[in-house]
Amino acid sequence: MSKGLPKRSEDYSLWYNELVKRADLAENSAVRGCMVIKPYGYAIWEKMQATLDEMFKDTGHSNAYFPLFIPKSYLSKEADHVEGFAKECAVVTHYRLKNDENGNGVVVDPDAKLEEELIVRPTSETVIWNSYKNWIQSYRDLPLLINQWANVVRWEMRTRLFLRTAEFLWQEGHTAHATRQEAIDETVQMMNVYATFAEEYLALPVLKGVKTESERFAGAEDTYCIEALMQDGKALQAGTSHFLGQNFAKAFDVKFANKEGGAMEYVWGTSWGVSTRLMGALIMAHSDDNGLVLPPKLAPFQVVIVPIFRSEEQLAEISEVANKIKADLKKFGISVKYDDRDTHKPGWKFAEYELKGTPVRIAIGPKDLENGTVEVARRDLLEKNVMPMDDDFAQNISVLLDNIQDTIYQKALKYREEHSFKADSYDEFKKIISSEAGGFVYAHWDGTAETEEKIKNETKATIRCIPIDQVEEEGKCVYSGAPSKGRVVFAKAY
RNA sequence: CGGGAUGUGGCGCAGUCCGGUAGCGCACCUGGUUUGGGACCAGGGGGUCCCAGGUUCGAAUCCUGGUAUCCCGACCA
Repeated sequence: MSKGLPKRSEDYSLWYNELVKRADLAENSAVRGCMVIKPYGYAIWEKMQATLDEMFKDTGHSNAYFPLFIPKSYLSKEADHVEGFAKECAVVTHYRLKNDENGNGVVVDPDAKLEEELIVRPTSETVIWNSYKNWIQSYRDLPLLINQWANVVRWEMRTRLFLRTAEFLWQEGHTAHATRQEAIDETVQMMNVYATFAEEYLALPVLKGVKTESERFAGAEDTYCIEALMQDGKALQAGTSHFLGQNFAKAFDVKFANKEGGAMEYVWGTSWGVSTRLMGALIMAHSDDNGLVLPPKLAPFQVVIVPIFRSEEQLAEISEVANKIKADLKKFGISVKYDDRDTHKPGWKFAEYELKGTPVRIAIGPKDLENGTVEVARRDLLEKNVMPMDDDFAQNISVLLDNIQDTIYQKALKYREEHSFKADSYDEFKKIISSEAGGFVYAHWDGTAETEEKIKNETKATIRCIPIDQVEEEGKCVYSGAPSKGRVVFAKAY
């Protein structure tokens, strides 16, 4: 039992905030809205990065890096884009400080005012398309498939660790294509990459869909997304992939000579991203009142070995066994931490690794040495078993880790299924949305922004997406009664 | 940016109404006993009580003005 971790059922937000801090993932920084990602939290992010990066490379993308600062004028080149981001941009106006004449430390030097102010990127479409203008001349230069790992800044009014911070880490893919269809295919492909990553690594089932006009990325023609359900019944947008049409090509005059006689055409663009928000998704989807529950594929270490000993001699004997186990597991690609510190007691360590979500804990004590066994505990189900230390041991642990990964996923899937509902009247709709349990509500919608807006104002629920696998079905909008050809997904969202 | 709350050793808090030598728990350090689910005993170190003014013989406490953080709304990945 972790000492005083708040209960999810009592205060979900408090539980989340405390868990992030106590599990040593991140903490608030001196700067409002920003966070310090601590080594344990960053290790998880690094695993996400490594996996995603490989998936991007496998689909033909290359990494590059574009600058943090964007000339203010760039942002205004695409009308919707500036509209969407203007209100949350940090702006650099000066480039020098000087000593205050009254001895109050340093002050901004008014003589060092920038000719053109720079904004700290909230996203990089504009700088990148400004470069693409020079990189693309002919159909031979296409497709251009670039990704960058970067930080961005959005001056948010209200922030929460990982879920919404003023500065966050992410990757942003930016591609350019010769045809509309190719760009759409790319957009869909990357949504699918995200969905695969979420399901296979985060152990998090997601809905794939398209955003409505009002939820769409500023400057996109279509925004595809993956939406996940958290344990408090609220939806979390876990990744987005945008079909940009020719909007940025036109704004930055990016044209190519086509294959058919060299006529100049505007290129078609996409952009797509996932951020450190995925950390929030990971935490909120699986963890319990005892602490973090990490899927083995993303845990900084998958197995921890805790020795139980009284004397130095005993520790030496146990260490011999522990190190052999560690080596054996390593051969199966399993990452292991052997915690032989004598500064903390076993019970303390058990609680600690439970809080930090280590998938498997192996305890070895004197009794085990006698019996040729070890105690194996799995974090997800909080079950303990005594296992024989035989030739199959490493193999068995490997199977166990796979089983944990799958069990966590199935549990999340079951939760989502139990919290997915159909509503055919507005009363029914409101009842589900306002319930404690929350969840996804599939309902007919007349397709208008007005209705969407009214539902949002009245219930706080928004359309998370129009599912990609939406079934055709005649129906009536739950709000207006106007005809509809399929259900969309509503939920309260982060 | 509106409404509310809170700033006191590293962390969590009491003390503030009613001004009078700054306290508790955790963590930390030392010694000893302990070690199969967050050990115990003894001793010890650590604070410009958010900042700046003011009232007072005397301010963590009262007054004025800042500022920061958190929660609730509007906005957002």
